[in-house]
Amino acid sequence: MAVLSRRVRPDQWQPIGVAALEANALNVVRSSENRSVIAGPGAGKTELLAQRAAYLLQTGTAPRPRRILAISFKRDAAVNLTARVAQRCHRDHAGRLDSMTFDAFAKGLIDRFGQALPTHWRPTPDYEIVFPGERDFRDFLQNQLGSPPASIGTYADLQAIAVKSFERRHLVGSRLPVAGWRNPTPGQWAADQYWQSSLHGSATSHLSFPMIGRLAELLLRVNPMARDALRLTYSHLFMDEFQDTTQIQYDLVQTIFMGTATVITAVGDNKQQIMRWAMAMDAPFAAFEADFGATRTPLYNNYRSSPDLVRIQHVLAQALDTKSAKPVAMAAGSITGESCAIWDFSSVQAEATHLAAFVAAEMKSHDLSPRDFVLLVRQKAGDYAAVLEPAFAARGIPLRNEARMVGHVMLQELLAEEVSELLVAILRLAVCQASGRYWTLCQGRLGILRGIAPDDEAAQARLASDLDRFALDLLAAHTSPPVGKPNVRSTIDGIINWIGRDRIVAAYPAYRQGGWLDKVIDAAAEHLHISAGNGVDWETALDAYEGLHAIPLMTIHKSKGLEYHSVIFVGLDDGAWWSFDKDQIEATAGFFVAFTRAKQRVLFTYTAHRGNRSKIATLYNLLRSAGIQTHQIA
DNA sequence: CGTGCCGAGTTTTTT
DNA sequence: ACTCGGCACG
Repeated sequence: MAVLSRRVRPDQWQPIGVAALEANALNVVRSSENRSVIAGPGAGKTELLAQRAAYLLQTGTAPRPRRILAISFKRDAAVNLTARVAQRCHRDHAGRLDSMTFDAFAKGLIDRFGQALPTHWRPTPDYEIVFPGERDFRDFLQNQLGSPPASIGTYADLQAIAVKSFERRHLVGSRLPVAGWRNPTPGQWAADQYWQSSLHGSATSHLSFPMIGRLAELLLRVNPMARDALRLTYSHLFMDEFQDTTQIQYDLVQTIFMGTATVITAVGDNKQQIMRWAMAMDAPFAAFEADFGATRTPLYNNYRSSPDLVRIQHVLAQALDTKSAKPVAMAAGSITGESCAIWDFSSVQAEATHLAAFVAAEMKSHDLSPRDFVLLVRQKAGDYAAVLEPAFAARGIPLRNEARMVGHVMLQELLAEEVSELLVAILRLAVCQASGRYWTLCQGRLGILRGIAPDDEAAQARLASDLDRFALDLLAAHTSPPVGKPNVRSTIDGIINWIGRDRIVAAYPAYRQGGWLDKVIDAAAEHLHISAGNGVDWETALDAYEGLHAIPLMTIHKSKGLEYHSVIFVGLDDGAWWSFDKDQIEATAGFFVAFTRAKQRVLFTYTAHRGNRSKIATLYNLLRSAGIQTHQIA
């Protein structure tokens, strides 16, 4: 792959590392105006942003020293974009892309400029983050609020505020007034009481991320210097998964960039909007197009799914959006026989047994791995795992419930944590035969932790020999995984001490607060202890730790953005979809997300034991109209 | 200490 | 739609 540091002329720039981009995608890549890119599943939205970053950086359209800001929702999306750009661009170019989550962006602004907020809204410099679950709006509204002044309302008015929507409607529902609310409603008065107790109620302020987002918006509204600095720094802004943008995020972007020369690219898919219940805006694309004069640009290609699945996807898509354009299938089909079916079972036991046998047989006959499959459920993954896990284990296939709690950490989170990744990499390096790629990973991460510049060859060489010696000692001390929890724990502690706890805390802000680092280390030890059960060797234990040979089980929400050869959706019944009537559009969007994770095959399972199929008849009718058959299996 | 009633949660990310 | 926890009773 061409990795150039010299400048390329715009008319000579070519997409990197892909055969071709569709015409509209290429238009967006080279665009000098605001665009809202609406593109279905598998259209290559992240790839489009990576190519556009490469174009802007390599052609000097984003001229040095100006930068590109890319805002994502999830950490893995932010990291993924950075990695793709680093792959395509020289370090000097790639370094001018700031890809981060929205929360990291807002927190960064408060950390840098927060002390310039008016005193009424100013947090202490050492404010702490409050997570959902760590606060109790019910208790606040019912017990901690006194009576409001008579001019504002009565005690009864306060009790009439709905606890469930207090945060969304009152606390962070609108832009914060610089000088406090004038003639506040009871809701605004209660919100201000909450704000003031969060900001000034104790020696350190306690803020949630939505509150930090609101403070960041206020900060830039009242502080033109900081706002202009951002406008000057960023010539281009990318926003990923734009269909899930909240009002808080939109207001911040509007305050900073509306009416400026910064060129904005927003990508997303209305049909995959499944976060509306969590404060996502109703119609973010329409607002963006109206406020920023953005041009809507659809993408048509689908690079993920087989032609037959793309055909069925289009039937579902039309139920969500009658104007939805027919996608062009770019990937080949590889399945002989049905690519989609509904399987009826007489019991959950029969279902579990048959699915396990089916996956085992498919793996064997078509050379697939457990990771080519996914078991998707609507909710309560643990309940399904309890029945499915033994059945799959009987076929020698471990099941990995991504939402399982390991100590105080969710498995999926643990595996994405820097400390966990580093521990695994160091162990692999020490105990595995072919450990080349772990060398690179360890050297890179440890270099950053020790503050060694990539081009400081002497220091890098010292680090390499340090690492080599530590790895040899580690293997000498532990030829096989330690047995018993205390031993696992002391091995892990030994590695952490060698890396340097202080260095870890200094490098990753998330570990600075609330004992999170200890929770992660505890969970890592616990998980390694379980993974190393039955006296297995190191490689087996580390493979189990990472779930390399396990079939993943997760909710639809967790599967967003992922893809698998075969999707098995367990539980197409009224029970799992109890909330279908509450928001049919959102529920159908969830159904669409589940379906579109598949590259080659989607299976739906049903047992009468879990519920009937009258409430979700719409979904069954959609599948029937796409020609999908129901089979009685066992 | 069993029973039954009421209410809340179920789908989630983020340093 | 379902389950679970908390609480008031007997």
